[in-house]
Amino acid sequence: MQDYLKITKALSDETRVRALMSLSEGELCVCQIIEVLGLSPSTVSKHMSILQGAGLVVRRKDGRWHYYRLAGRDATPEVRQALRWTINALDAEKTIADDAKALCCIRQTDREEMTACYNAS
Amino acid sequence: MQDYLKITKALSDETRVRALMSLSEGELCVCQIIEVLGLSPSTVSKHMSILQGAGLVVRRKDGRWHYYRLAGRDATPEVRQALRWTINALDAEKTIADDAKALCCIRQTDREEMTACYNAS
DNA sequence: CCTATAATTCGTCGATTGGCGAAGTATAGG
DNA sequence: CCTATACTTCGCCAATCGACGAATTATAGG
Repeated sequence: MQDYLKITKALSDETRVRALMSLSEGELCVCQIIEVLGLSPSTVSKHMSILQGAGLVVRRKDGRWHYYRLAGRDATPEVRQALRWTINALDAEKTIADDAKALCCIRQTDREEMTACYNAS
Repeated sequence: MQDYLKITKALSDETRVRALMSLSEGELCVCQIIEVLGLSPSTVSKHMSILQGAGLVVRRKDGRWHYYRLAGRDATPEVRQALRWTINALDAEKTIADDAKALCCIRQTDREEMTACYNAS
């Protein structure tokens, strides 16, 4: 029951659901999620740790960056079913689509920044 | 998004989930749910109206009694999927099993009371 | 009608939640 | 080392939530 409630509580906040869905096209580091959501780092961090506590996302550390991605094969059947349901229910949602669009820019910007050093001719 | 959040919020409280699952073997009137949960009528009524607002249950009035049952064919795909997931995740849960057991007694008692008039020889 | 019963609605109260900024931790890079 | 960056943790505040009892509505039955 507690595992189940952790999942439903995690999914019962719009901000958290947006954060979760923003991972549907691949992992993101916290600063990217901060940018999509437009919230303070501490708030986003809290949300992500709740999602992780529910087993919905997985964290990977790489240097200073913490990457989150949707839980996959490693997740419990309940989590997998919850993710399928959520993605299914929100696929056509405008808020989610807007976030996905914003994420394209964010990823692109980061790529440019990352490669900026090579462009200084 | 709002429809989705209504569902997850409805499912994010243990009492509400117990009430929902107690309907899995058929409809119940509010007074029976009150008895299973051991809460005040006003509290139970509120919970049921939240479950109904999310589309997870359906209400049927019959005289003084209000019966609730799980939403079935009439429900949206999202609701159906949520119900499948929930039942699936909580089927083996002890709390739920205990409630089901208590419900047997409650239904039985009601049946005996209803037929008591015939037994007064 | 009048009373009893079944539910709901309303008002209240303590507990939880979501937000923030400040402070703390960890790591990359000069 | 020392600073800057990326996150997290902590403490605070307003808003929401779950519980209750009291008052209200609706219906069955004398």
